[in-house]
Amino acid sequence: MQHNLKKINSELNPNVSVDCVIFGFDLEQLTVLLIDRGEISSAFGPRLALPGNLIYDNENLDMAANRVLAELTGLKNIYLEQVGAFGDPDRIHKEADREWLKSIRAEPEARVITVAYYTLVPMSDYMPQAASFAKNADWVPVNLIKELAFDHYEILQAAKDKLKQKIKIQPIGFNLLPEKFTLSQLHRLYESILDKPLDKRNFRRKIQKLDILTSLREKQRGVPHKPSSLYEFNEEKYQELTQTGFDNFGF
Amino acid sequence: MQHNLKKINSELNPNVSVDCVIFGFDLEQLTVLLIDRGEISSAFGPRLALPGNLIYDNENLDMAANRVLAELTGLKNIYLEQVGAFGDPDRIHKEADREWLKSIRAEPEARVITVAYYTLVPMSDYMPQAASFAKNADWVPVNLIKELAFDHYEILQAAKDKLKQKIKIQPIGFNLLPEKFTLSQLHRLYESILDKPLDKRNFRRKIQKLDILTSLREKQRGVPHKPSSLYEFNEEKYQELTQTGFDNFGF
DNA sequence: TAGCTTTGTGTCAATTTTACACTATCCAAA
DNA sequence: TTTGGATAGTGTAAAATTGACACAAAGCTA
Repeated sequence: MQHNLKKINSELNPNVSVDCVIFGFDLEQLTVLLIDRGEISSAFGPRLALPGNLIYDNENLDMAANRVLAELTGLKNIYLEQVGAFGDPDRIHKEADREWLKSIRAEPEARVITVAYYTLVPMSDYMPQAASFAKNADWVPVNLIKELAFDHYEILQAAKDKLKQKIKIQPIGFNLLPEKFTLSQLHRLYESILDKPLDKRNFRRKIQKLDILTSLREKQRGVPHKPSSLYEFNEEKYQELTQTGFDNFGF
Repeated sequence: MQHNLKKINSELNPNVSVDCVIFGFDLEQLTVLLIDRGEISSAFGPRLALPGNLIYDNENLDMAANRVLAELTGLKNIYLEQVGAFGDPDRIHKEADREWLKSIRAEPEARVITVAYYTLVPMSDYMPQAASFAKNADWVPVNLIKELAFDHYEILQAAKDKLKQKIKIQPIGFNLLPEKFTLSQLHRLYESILDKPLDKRNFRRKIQKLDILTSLREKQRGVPHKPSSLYEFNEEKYQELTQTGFDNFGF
């Protein structure tokens, strides 16, 4: 779906924001793209926050989430799913958060409810260090995150849970991998999302039976061990499957 | 969880509302509690709408949903789950909806995003005809609903889908039944939520294996056929189960 | 008491899940 | 060039789960 990201003749709504949980996968573990709010907030609390912003009055929620994602990463047409709405009146009770809001919002004290989305992006498609317009963003392994600004930690947990549920029903994990990948990488991806070990042989059998992988006549190169075969995700077969319907993808 | 439903010293937020999809089960089919908006809107469009309202600035979203539910039905401490946020800028494009808003809102043209919840209530616990303060509410079988106010039809579909997913993972269906119920009633409930026939014997086997039903030494009376045994839901066993974790409840 | 209606029950075949261990291949270091 | 370290890749058997299927029992009514 193509979205119009222009923001003509419209105002920011002071009461509603979107926040994006942008998941990546560094081929070892699940990561999230976070904003470093810098020194302003560091004296009082966590520097890291989910990217997000107030919505414009003329854009719908999906558009707003896409906009936030595009403004930060330049990426468009990415898998995007709503996590839900969050809006405790006291979500800005932390001192650091208040200070920060003063520096970026016209009405820093307004009651804001935020609609959270999660997205899955191939991490290789966006390396913040390389993108000059976003020096202050970075990928952080999910497991290392202990606290975040506002209620963002809670939102992150909710997003993880949603992802965990979803991946049992649909093979969306491919959105996190590069075009060509190995079964082991896919395996590690599932393990890190489901947060539990999966038997190698059983995993491979199950994935193969779905018949949505195209085996490339190509292998890894330069790895200090037996090289793995590379695969591609087969979108067509996947579309077929979703039409005939399938629940049967649990781990 | 006990919620404080008082709304002292706080104002309505003109931009955020909650809507409740209140599901019931009349022992035959799934129903929803809808508001009849009456003649004002009937000339231009659908009279029926989901119950909902703007939120107060000092209440969180769950509290607001509980408040709406309690104001309409008097019921508290009911199973409640968020469906998501909905907020197309043009969700009030229908003439009937605009007219109606003028009659009930201070700022009828404001951009509103709404957070939808669904709840499961034992239908016997709330019979609108009997509740004088809500003459204009009524249970409507879900299958008969073809259109609703605003984007409420879309919300209803989303709520149904969530419920369908959820019931495959957790035995929340019991929230829709009276305290004592028969396996056939439970069976019909599952069929109407999942919207497909389920084999009687397989269904019973599966439910029994969960071991969350207490068989009462009591039978139906006055039915013109073999009377059915009555069962109770066993909350303790259920709590045990949720702790040890169980996904294995698919149909 | 005959007939209608719904309850309640068991088995077998097919499929799916789980647990489990060794060889093959590449690189690097000696 | 050989050896050691690392990961890839593969099969099977037992257990559990699913799906398909039919008939007798119990109560009410006419």
